[in-house]
Amino acid sequence: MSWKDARRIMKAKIAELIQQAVAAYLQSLGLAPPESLDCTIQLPKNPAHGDFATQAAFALARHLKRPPIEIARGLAAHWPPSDLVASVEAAPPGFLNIRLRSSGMANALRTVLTQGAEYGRSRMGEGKTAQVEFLSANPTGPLHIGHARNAIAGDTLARILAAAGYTVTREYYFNDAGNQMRNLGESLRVRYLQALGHDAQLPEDGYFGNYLVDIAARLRAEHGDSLAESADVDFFTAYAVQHILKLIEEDLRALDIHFDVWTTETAMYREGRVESVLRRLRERGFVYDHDGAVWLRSTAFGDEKDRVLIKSDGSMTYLVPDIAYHDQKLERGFDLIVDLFGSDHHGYVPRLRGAIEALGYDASRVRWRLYQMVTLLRSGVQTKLSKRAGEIVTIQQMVAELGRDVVRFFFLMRELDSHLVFDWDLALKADWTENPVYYVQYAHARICSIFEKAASLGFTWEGLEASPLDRLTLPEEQALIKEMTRFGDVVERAARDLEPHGITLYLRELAATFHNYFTRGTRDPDSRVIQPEDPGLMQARMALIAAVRIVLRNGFALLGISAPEKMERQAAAPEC
RNA sequence: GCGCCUGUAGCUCAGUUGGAUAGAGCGUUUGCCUCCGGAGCAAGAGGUCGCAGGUUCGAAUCCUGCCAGGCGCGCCA
Repeated sequence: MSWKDARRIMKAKIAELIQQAVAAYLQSLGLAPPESLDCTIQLPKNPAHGDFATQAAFALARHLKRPPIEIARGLAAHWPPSDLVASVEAAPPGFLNIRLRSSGMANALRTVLTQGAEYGRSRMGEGKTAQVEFLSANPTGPLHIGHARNAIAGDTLARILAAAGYTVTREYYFNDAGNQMRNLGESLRVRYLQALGHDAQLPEDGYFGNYLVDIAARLRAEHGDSLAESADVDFFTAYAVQHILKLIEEDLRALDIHFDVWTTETAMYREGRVESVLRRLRERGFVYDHDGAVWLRSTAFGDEKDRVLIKSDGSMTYLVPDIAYHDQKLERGFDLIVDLFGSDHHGYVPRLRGAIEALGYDASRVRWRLYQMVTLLRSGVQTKLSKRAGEIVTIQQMVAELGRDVVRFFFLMRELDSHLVFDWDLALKADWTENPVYYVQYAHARICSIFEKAASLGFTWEGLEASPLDRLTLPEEQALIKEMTRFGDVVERAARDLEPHGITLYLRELAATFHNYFTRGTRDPDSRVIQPEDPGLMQARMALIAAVRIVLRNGFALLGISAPEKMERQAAAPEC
């Protein structure tokens, strides 16, 4: 039985008990129960309010025209006996606080240990396929900080969807033709000529990055000066693309990101898909000619204006191959298709959705996830990371200076809908002082350290059978178990909302709950895990921290960060 | 002007889909190392939840109108 089933069954049982209490209470007043009753069950954040709470009394207050607190007391008085619930009490202004018997806690802990790496997985996407298209940066240069949020959030969403049961495909779509690419090829040609000692100038809007100098040197090494007279820009473009893709793959490796499928714009032409969607859109009556151009009637689907598909000079707008690509994705049959865009592309969504609906697809299969823009805060100066302006910080530099875990975690700490300020100084400073990443990883290392210490004394955890879980009676222990039961909800919510940041927040809270427990042990020897005089208690506590370690690891895996067994104490970075 | 997103502690942000006394981190003040790792823990200070109305037992959360910031609004990609 998965955690989800366990919780659903528990909630259902409690809802049933509430209904019974309502019926008994109303009967005592000589009234019939209402046709429908909102007896929503919530998990109170304040432990003094029990394990579950319901506001059914408020809902009833409306029908009965009595004060909610009076009704809550009546419900508590008519609560049916149950082996699940230990106590029920009414609390002003009308809540009903429900406390479970402790056996429920032990069961929750047992579930974590039994399921191990599977704990927290959901069956939400069971039997379904999902495709996540992210990053999709055109290969005009190595990745930099402006790409990081997309790359990291996209990869993490893919991990989360996989944990939710989907079979996931990660896909990168890029443009390998068109003006930008011609410009790139021209820039490489100039760099190549310069490498040969010719006097050549980069075009004003060319690509000035040094990586083209390196690629030009390689080109010269392979071909000598045989291309000096070549006007074949396509050759230079293809050569540049091929080598820049290698750079991008290196960048992605640094972040532990891989793609399953790489798709190009030219493939959309080559495979006849561009023609195909144009023909079908026209057949379905959503295409018309005007001012010498060919238009898509996207206003029919809520777009603010119609969009040009074929310009009056006969060339395609970028929209057409994109429609063709989405047609291809939909045709491949994914149940869920995720497009991750920066919010600067949000105006693009309605026209693409319109085109998809015009082709006759159910557009709800595609979910456009937009993330807000990133600002870099460095040495007290804020810099916007727009495409053109701003200082260029490459992914390689970031990972080299801050480490993969810090970079990934920092980009995942914020809700996608909110602007993200990347505080470089804090991230750097975090090498030796407090930092959310280290804080969370430290909890894991501490657990490993306890097991190591125990082993040095000759003790190991002997499994669930040897662990009397009912010995876990400290409030800190109960709090840890309760925190762990939330994990599945957190994962499922992240998957449902396509929103990774809840995982980082959750792990921080779990780590805080653990550090709190640990610190109790430093003050009070009886609260420590290692109890040579009381092997049963020690086994139970080892079971507890083994479970915490499992949940931490599962969470780290979702975020793509490591689970260190030791924290290397790092010397303060040299202050120049 | 129109559209999307955001406005919560000095700063960066959470807030479990409308619930109980609005929470963390950084910074700040003060305690705690004979210890399973002090990269930690506990406590204090710091709030008109942008403003004004509305909806109801109950609003940071939902509705309306303003104000402020970001991003879009091309036969560019």
